[in-house]
Amino acid sequence: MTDPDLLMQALERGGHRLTEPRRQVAALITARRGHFAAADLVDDAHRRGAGVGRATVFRTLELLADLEAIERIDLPSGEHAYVACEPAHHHHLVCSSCGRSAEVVDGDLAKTVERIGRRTGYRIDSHRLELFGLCPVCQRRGTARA
Amino acid sequence: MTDPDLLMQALERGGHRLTEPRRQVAALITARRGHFAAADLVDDAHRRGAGVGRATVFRTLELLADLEAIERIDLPSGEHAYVACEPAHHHHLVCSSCGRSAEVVDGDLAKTVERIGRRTGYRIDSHRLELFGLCPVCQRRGTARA
DNA sequence: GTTTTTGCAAACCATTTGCAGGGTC
DNA sequence: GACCCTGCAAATGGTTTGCAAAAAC
Repeated sequence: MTDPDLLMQALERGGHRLTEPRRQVAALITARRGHFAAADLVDDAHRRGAGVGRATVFRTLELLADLEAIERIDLPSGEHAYVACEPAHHHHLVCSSCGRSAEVVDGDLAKTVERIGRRTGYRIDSHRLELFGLCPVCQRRGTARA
Repeated sequence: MTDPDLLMQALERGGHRLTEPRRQVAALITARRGHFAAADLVDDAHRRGAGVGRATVFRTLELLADLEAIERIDLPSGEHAYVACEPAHHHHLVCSSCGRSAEVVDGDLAKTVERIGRRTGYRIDSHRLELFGLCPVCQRRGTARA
């Protein structure tokens, strides 16, 4: 889905070094379809025999999240996961069956948020909308919800 | 803010036993102002000399969250926290300075979500909107963001 | 009296950190 | 060559679990 190069470019733009382990992690992320946990990548790495240490995976994910090349999301279960994404404000719509996620542009949500701010008197600095459901493919498959 | 009895009633409605430790936890939740982590309650309990075990706190929180008497939220930092709330669909607006949270009713968000579903073809089952900012009190205080 | 709940401590799991060696710019 | 990055393994911190005793219904 995402090109590993995009991730590497993000690192480069951020002034970080382009190392082999980071390339590995970028490739692993790209190979993933839906959302993934840090532990998934660690497993993938070991399975592929790629010598990428646990710590490096975590450090690289943190780096990429800071650069907004990937995003950290919270599943309804409370688990943390990551999804690759474009660097612009948006939200994620995650399929609860296959884990694949779609990006959703802000639309009129911004207006809604602004209205809420006015109504409550809060100065709203950030917001996060997370949507969960079944993607079209899984609906057709009649797959059960997780 | 919330009455401890409301929490106990939720337990009762769910067919759970009304025990002393659960009453303690309910009281501790009520005594809290903003959001809190499970660990906070454990500390509170020990500080008060109330004999409530760590495990019981976690189990009671999970129970109450399942009953929707409290809600589990995810802070921007990735930490998990809970807030007491009314049992109806709504969202939380959390103050990043004092941690206090306001409930926000759905408003036109429902329409937005429906539109997103139509546009993407996903069957959206649930959504979660989390808002972070400064509450009116903290704005007046000129408190810095965390 | 039966069934649920508790508390403890140990187990667990994800994530972080210190540090010496190695790679990148 | 200087500085950044990696890997390891150990530390950490939050959360869960097994089990016998205690409490609720």
